Amino acid sequence: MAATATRTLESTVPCCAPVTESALSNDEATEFAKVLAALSDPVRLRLFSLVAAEGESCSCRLEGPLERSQPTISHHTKILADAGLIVGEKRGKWTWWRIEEDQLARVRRVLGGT
Amino acid sequence: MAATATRTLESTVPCCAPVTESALSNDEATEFAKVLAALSDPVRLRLFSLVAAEGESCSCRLEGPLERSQPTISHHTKILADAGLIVGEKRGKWTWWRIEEDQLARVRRVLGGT
DNA sequence: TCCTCCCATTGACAAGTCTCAATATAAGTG
DNA sequence: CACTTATATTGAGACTTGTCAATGGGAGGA
Repeated sequence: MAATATRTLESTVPCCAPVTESALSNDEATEFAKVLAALSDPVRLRLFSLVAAEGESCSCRLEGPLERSQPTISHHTKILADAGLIVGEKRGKWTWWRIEEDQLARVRRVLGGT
Repeated sequence: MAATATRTLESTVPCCAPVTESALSNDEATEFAKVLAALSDPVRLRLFSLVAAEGESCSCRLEGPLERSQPTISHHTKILADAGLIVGEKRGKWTWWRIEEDQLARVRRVLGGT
């Protein structure tokens, strides 16, 4: 399940010192690269910003703006969820997605943010 | 030339409002995804952090730690430079790389940083 | 000038990614 | 129990990416 799978990466990225301060290890770089890779696709970036802007969104509201098929949207939400960047909660037939602020803050911090 | 090519993306990403505030347009997302893609590879992340940690580094000092061939290192420095994340300066036989703090700060800002 | 060293480019291949059609699953509705 | 709806999974095709061997180009040294 997507919602629980996200916990995996969240906890295995404790994380590391900012890249601007000391060189990343191989493992740290591999872990962190996965999170950045999740954000490095135009469709996923827009998906992410749509969810963030709405506060919460079901998958069915994303197909239109993103102009992608339903399986493709599902594919992208899974990648973002696996990276710990969004979390899905099932309510009835719908899956509601929201962004995981903590993980986003972690990304900024590793990129030298405060 | 890498050093001047970096200016391209830097100026075409003015950039946009943080993803947490409003949905990105297609063009904004495409531009910004390129910058994130440059950072979404383990070897490039380590390369970037090595350069940052040293303040400055020539390519020849990267092959060892990164355990990649010379053409591969050159390939990665080019991608980071094209994304405006590092800048290379030729001094004699060597190319010295340093990170572009402004572009890194821009990335953090689009990701909701201050 | 010739040789060496550093870096960039080209070409090729394996592996990964994005996309959609088709299908499966799971929850509500009648 | 059918039937519809929302999402997930599978499979396949086109495209992209990471990698290295081979080669090219430019700068300095003998």
